[in-house]
Amino acid sequence: MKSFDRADTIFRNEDVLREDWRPDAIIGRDDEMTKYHDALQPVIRGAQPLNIFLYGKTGVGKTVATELILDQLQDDAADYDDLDVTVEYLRCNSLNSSYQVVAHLINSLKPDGEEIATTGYDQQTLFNILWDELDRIGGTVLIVLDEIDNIGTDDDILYELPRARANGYVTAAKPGVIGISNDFKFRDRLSPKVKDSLCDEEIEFPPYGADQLIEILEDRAGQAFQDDALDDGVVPLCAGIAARDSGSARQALRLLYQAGTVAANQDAPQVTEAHVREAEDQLQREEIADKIRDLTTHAHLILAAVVKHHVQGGTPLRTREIYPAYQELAHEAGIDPLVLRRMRDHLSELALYSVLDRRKRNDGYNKGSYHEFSLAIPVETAVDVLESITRVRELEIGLRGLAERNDAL
DNA sequence: GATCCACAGGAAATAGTGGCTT
DNA sequence: AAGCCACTATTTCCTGTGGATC
Repeated sequence: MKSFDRADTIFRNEDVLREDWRPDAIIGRDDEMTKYHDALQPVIRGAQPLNIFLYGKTGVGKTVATELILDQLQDDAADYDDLDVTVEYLRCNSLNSSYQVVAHLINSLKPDGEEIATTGYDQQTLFNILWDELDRIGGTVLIVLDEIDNIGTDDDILYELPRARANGYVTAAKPGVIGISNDFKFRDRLSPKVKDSLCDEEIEFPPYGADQLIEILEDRAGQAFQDDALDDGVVPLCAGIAARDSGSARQALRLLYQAGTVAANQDAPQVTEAHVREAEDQLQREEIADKIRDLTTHAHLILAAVVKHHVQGGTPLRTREIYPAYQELAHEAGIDPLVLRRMRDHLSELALYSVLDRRKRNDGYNKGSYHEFSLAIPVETAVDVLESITRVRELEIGLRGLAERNDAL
């Protein structure tokens, strides 16, 4: 067995590359920061805060910018005795209704141990609890709702919160909302009354360009890696891939980190472009695997049915061909199969996640129109992931055997 | 241009879970 | 314990659609 030792030729301090690392300055977002700063100016004067709406894709600095600027704001506010600024940050990651957002918001405002249940109340009662809580805290309360686009069209909270004071629901508190959205279209989906009240100030964070990403990566790489641990082409390559793909600093950093890990695991003296390519491949595979893992058992069975056909050379497949195969697998596994309509939903979901390819076909008179599906990921990946899910392995579908037989061909 | 098929996918009803208040 | 409430996954029912053929 290989021994553990600290003589690392690659990393100096890899924490700098981790997702949760907070830089103490943000690179390449000067205009946005200026706008942000101006929008928060009323807070320091003790006035009712403006509502701010940030939008831009993931990994373009919205959350980091918010954390940095609100820290600064709280520091500066401490200089004034008559100012009391509270910041409450809530990730609306898995909250898909106003109700859920309010319930979780209350729980993060409440002292530990006094949390309430996140279901069971009617909406009005819940809002009343929130108003009481805000008044108990008092002063300026800035509420950051990150990934707020998750709540979809149910935007009651976004309507009520900014007007709580005007409507007399709260008297001691001055609430302000900072909404952060990954989805540009979210703003358009909001009801008109919300658009009015929420969007006093809007700041758009554009995707990073390759040059900006290089700057960001170099800044971190200097701290994270040993001197000369990176081949010259590595940073530009990571930046280039990320810029073309998403413009996301998160993706660029993840790629650089993974490339470093690959190199370190191989005991390579330096991180090279080949390591970056390999890292890119690994990350893509992981991403697909994570998506698949999160699906329900039925979706797994449906995917297994497609894999089975694929192995036997039968893709692309139309829905009506997949259904019996899925039913059979479900029966073998002792599970009641879903109705066709429901399987359609699962197929669309798989297509949405790019696990399956979906093509619309229309053969016209007497033939009708339908969808055709085929596997959009390598079979081995699909089989590996499915086999790695305990629940699926227990069902003993025998995918592995099928795949191996396929290899033999 | 009308027709017609095979399906996609919308809408509403239902089942089931967890948790509230009285 | 009974009666609500929110929410998710599912079933049931049904309307809408694209394009080759008539």
